[in-house]
Amino acid sequence: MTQATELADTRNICPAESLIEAFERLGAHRCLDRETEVYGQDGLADMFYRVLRGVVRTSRLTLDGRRQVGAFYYPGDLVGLETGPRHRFAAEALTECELQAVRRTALRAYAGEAAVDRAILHATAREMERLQEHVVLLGRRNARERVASFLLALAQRAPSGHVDMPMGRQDMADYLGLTIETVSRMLTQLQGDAIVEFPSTRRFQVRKWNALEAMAA
Amino acid sequence: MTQATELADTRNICPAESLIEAFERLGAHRCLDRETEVYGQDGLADMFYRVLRGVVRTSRLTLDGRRQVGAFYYPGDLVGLETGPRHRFAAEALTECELQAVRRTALRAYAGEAAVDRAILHATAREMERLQEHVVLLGRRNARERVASFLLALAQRAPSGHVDMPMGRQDMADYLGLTIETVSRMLTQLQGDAIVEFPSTRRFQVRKWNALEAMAA
DNA sequence: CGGTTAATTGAACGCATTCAACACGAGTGG
DNA sequence: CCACTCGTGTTGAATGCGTTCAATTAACCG
Repeated sequence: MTQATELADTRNICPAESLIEAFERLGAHRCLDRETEVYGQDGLADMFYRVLRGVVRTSRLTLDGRRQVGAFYYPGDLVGLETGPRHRFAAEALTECELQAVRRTALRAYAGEAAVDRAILHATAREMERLQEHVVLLGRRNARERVASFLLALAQRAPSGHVDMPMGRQDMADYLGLTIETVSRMLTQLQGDAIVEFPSTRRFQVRKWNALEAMAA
Repeated sequence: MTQATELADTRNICPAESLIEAFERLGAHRCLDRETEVYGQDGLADMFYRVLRGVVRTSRLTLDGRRQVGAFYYPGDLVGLETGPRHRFAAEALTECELQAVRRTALRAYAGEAAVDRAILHATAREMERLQEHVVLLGRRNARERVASFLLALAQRAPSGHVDMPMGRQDMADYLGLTIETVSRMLTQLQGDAIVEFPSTRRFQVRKWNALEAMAA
């Protein structure tokens, strides 16, 4: 019984072999424009999605109009694991997107059922870890630390010099439980401390990795 | 294909039939005193636990000493689903506890593997929903609303007049991402508005359900 | 180039925290 | 039965971090 990747993997929710295979065979291909809906809040959760290209954002709108962003999903990530009968968060294409969509029942019926179930369980576990980190972030870290964590996570995903940020400040703010102004202030502050550098608003580079990691703690 | 309970169930993570059966057969019985550890932070996650009696609390301690409480688990709830190879949160007995512990591999090897896997997946989904609610709570609700939500959740679990709170103010604060003083203030405030009533510090009764629900939103 | 949206900056406010003092309750021993 | 203590919870006053409101600047696109 091989234990698969025990390594600390900083990327998001990447499925195991068997799941990828199932997606390739059963997956319906979908292309989405910017800011279009993958599934709606309170929508029936009967599909899994795999991101092939672009970035997907999950978000939840409260009755009085406040918004909480749940996560950002990149190519290779699985979306829609936040299961139960209905979605608590909506999913939208942040950028132009290409997805594979698979009906859950179809995935279950797929040959090698146990392996697929286990793979989903594994991916779900990863998703839960991410959620737990998010809880700690929102519950016990200040604005500076939240923004630093966010930048670090982005930078770790693309360790090649410059990092592109597909999301705007409002999305960052709603993910981090802050306002757009506070996010902006923290960014300028981090840049002032020469920890990161922004050649443009949607692109940055880490200057002091250890300082950033220390803040993200 | 019966869909099991589609009803809005306000309780925590209750396992399906097959899982309960598996726990009954394979589960090692454990009794724990107050404030003893079920498993430690960063401990190997190779067990599932089912609460039979008492309340279990999960919590995470950051390097600089800040604490975030993840959840409180009541009899019938499953603990240790927050999987991945290692636990991100520790689990401790909040009160004197009685648990069933099952090795994950043993559970997998149990006859009717697929059913058990699916049951775990279902329980995990419930846990994820709870986490998502927690994220919204911490990210987008103020102190009053957080405390109100917490009381409401407790009250819904025991709809019989008086509600017992096994956790202290510090635990509440660390769960809600607040300080102990703020929690205390909000409680007196809610009592001042005659929404809840505290005959003693660890026991309360809801007076205005709709008002409480409106705040918890 | 204007027109529009997104992002930054500034100043004042307010909510939650911090620090400190006090109250309450349970357990112990005189 | 009261005095004492220790842990827990409440209350008060002052501070500060993040928000709010408003104005300015930068980026994007015709």
